[in-house]
Amino acid sequence: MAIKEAVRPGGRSARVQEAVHQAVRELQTAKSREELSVPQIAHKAGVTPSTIYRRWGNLAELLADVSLERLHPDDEPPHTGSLANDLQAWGEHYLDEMTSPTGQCMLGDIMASAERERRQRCYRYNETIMACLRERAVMRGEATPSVEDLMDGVIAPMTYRLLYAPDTATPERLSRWIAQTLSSTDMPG
Amino acid sequence: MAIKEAVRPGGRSARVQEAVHQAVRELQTAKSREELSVPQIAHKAGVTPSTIYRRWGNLAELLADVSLERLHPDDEPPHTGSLANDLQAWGEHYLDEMTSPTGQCMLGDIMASAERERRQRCYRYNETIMACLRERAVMRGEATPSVEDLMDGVIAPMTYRLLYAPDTATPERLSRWIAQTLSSTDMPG
DNA sequence: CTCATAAAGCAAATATTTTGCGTTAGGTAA
DNA sequence: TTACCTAACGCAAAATATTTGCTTTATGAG
Repeated sequence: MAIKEAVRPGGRSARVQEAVHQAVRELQTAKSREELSVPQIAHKAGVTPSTIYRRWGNLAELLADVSLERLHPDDEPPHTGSLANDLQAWGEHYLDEMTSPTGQCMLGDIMASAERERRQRCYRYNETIMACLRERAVMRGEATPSVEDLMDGVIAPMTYRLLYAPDTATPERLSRWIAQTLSSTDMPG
Repeated sequence: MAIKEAVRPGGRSARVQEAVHQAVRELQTAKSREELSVPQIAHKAGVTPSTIYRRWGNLAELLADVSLERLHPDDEPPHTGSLANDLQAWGEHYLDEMTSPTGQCMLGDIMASAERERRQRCYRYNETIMACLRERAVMRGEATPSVEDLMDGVIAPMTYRLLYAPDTATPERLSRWIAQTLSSTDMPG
């Protein structure tokens, strides 16, 4: 029922987890979400269904687990020289990923998970990115909003629209959110 | 597979739908989400499981359907005399409902649904409320942000936090979002 | 090398979901 | 009213998926 982080890098657990994740990723490219099933994934991964049920609980949790892992940062967002541009560049890339069919599935799988903890990891992940971009700006001596203001002013509207009205999650709106968030930095909160 | 709106008020369909919804609501008060099952709901509602599967597709869609219906407005938000206060009053009530265990389940059920259309209805529902409060303010001659700005400035951070970090969805933050959104009205966008 | 244990396999028992087909309710038009 | 027509339901069998008890295996510790 609880999701285990890879306890030991090279152990059997880790191999099974990787095999199952891999099987999910491969099947996802070939089948729609509705067609995926635990027995099918188990077969492709070369494990027994009961292994998956014992470890992940059900299909939704497994898919969420895979999606969350996929979300993780390969590397640091590119430097552009200003906070506004850093935000815009990172954000456009993120919007691109998350408006795609694949991205929308990832978001959906994560939201479908009952594990509260998993969503909070998404939150902290985005927080980390905002903190990173902000830190750069501080180093350059730019006036910067707090991380919390970046979360509320940029991440929140972006995510809200990605979830509820994906067509309206556009680079143009992103610019606006960034501009407004940064401009409110210059005046009394 | 598709969700039907009550086709005819008094028909058999409508009776079945109401019986099933009612069964869900009653079972939800007694059992945790994990314990609910289609056969169980069907039995309580006095219908066959196949009826539910044919009409709603699966448990997730049924629960989402029930939750969405519950979300709907009994009546217009209270008048307080200013847009800021209208927003604060409505928002606090909304936060109250949605941070409760029941509310969190409702949100979760809706997000777990694969029906994109359903989420868009949530979006439009909130839009309607914002448009209503804004309209009042316009009537009073107040300076008002656009509905879109209210969605991005108030609804988005509120919803984002309700979903990803419910502990941080507080009335204090709400005040801040409202103040910032309204203050940006007074200056060039 | 042996032991202890956590995780996996296996297979039987349950439970859920799908499906084909007969039945019924309720709407429409003669 | 009566005679259809059809969408939605009930029923029960079949197909799938999930759970569970017990056995086996891999791995880390002593």
